[in-house]
Amino acid sequence: MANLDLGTAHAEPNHSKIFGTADTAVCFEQLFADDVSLQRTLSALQRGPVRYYRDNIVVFEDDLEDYLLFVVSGVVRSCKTCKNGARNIVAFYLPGDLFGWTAARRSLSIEAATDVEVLFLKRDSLLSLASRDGRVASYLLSATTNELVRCQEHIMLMSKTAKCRVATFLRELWVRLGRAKYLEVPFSYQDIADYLGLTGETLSRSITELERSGLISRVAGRKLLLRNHFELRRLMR
Amino acid sequence: MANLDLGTAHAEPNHSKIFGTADTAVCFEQLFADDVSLQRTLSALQRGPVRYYRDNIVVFEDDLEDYLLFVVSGVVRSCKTCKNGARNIVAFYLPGDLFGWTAARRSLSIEAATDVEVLFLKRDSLLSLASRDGRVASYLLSATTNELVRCQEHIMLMSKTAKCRVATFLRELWVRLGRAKYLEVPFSYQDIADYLGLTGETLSRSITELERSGLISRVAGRKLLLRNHFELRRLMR
DNA sequence: CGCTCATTTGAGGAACTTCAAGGTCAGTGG
DNA sequence: CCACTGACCTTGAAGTTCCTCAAATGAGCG
Repeated sequence: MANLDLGTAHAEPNHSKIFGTADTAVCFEQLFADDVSLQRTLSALQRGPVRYYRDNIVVFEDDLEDYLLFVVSGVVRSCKTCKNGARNIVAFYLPGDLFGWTAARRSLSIEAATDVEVLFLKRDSLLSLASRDGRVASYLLSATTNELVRCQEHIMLMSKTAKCRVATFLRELWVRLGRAKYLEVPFSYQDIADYLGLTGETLSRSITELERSGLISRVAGRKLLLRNHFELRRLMR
Repeated sequence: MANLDLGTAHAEPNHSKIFGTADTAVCFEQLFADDVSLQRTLSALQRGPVRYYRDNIVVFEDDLEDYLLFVVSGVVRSCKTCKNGARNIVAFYLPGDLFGWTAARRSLSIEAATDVEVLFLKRDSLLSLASRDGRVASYLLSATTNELVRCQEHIMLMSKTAKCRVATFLRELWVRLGRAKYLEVPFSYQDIADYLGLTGETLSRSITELERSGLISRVAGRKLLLRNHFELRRLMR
């Protein structure tokens, strides 16, 4: 547990943005809002929230031995960078996501894709709690199968064309972020490219093409409007 | 549970090969060889083994509601075929693998990549058993995280070059099959291509290249010899 | 041996990457 | 208020990798 001194935030004070807007922050205990005593138990086995600024490392390679991570606000990426500089992003974790079952075995590093707040949860404690409380158990199970499902979709996505990958990603992100009117992509386009196995240039060109065909439009910066969901969904197949 | 009448094998008698050679067949209860009463419990909640011949469908799309699958012998593939005919193989399951947590939610079909024998295990029964027996629980957990780890590696593999994908796949398969002297690929090259997101032609060319560089050689049919593990591993990065 | 189907090989084209340059935007300092 | 800066995104042109289509070869089976 080299870099896990939970008392201190590893973030450095070189950003001005305020952390986690209220409407995206998620509290772990709140998932079990109807049971105060369970909430108290859960509070006891969590550490944090710990804050990290964008691009800082939350967990380096496989240094996370005994903890699961819960995203309170912001976006976390799980990724691997090769010696040649190429980077693969395996997953993005959004507020409310619990993950980290595989961290102990894979040399994936966990990084802040935006400014984030994360909770560290003792794996063993959570497991033994789960064996006593069915709600916790089924929550853990569904969190894991959710992740597995997303992984499988990610795999299938990687053998489609660039345009299809981008359309699918944007729509999925829009859904995961709560189907707001506009899709405000919270992380860099390079992150998306690395997630989709494309170059930044190809990503940019694909977005341009989607815009030219009228499926989306750029509102401002990374703020997009998904115009034609029907055609987007058709592209995704 | 449309097509799950467990009493009958869905295989059709158009193959001559004998099912599952003794040395690859794995019994589910045997995983808990030191506890006869647990073994008896496990036997009670399983149905099968059910036999399927190569290319037959074990579970169509999301018809598997309440069961997990355990591979006794042979290789099972989890895949999706698009309307345009393109097929994605998300995973291969080998003897000893337990899977199916996501089957209820994804429209992935489960098919026999070789002649296979599979067990059907009641999901709920296994879960409630797990809540009473820690060994079962930790087995389920490790089976699931294993699958998740493989999924993540699969994702990262998909953004590498064809040659790297093939080298990695062959070596991994060799490891999963027990590091025998020869790698006898048990399923078709088209299956590998669909798993790796390549065409059959590109796969074939990659194998030819690997052979020309002396990293592997074709012994007979799909029987390969991995000659230079050091260089293979170097290619995998 | 002769069938069939899987695999291999070749040639040409499409998709994506690479390299290089230009544009945009927010923050910074005059 | 406006130029300056650096990070990020966009665009263009050339090069590579992989795919598509077509044909040949080879392996397995009756």
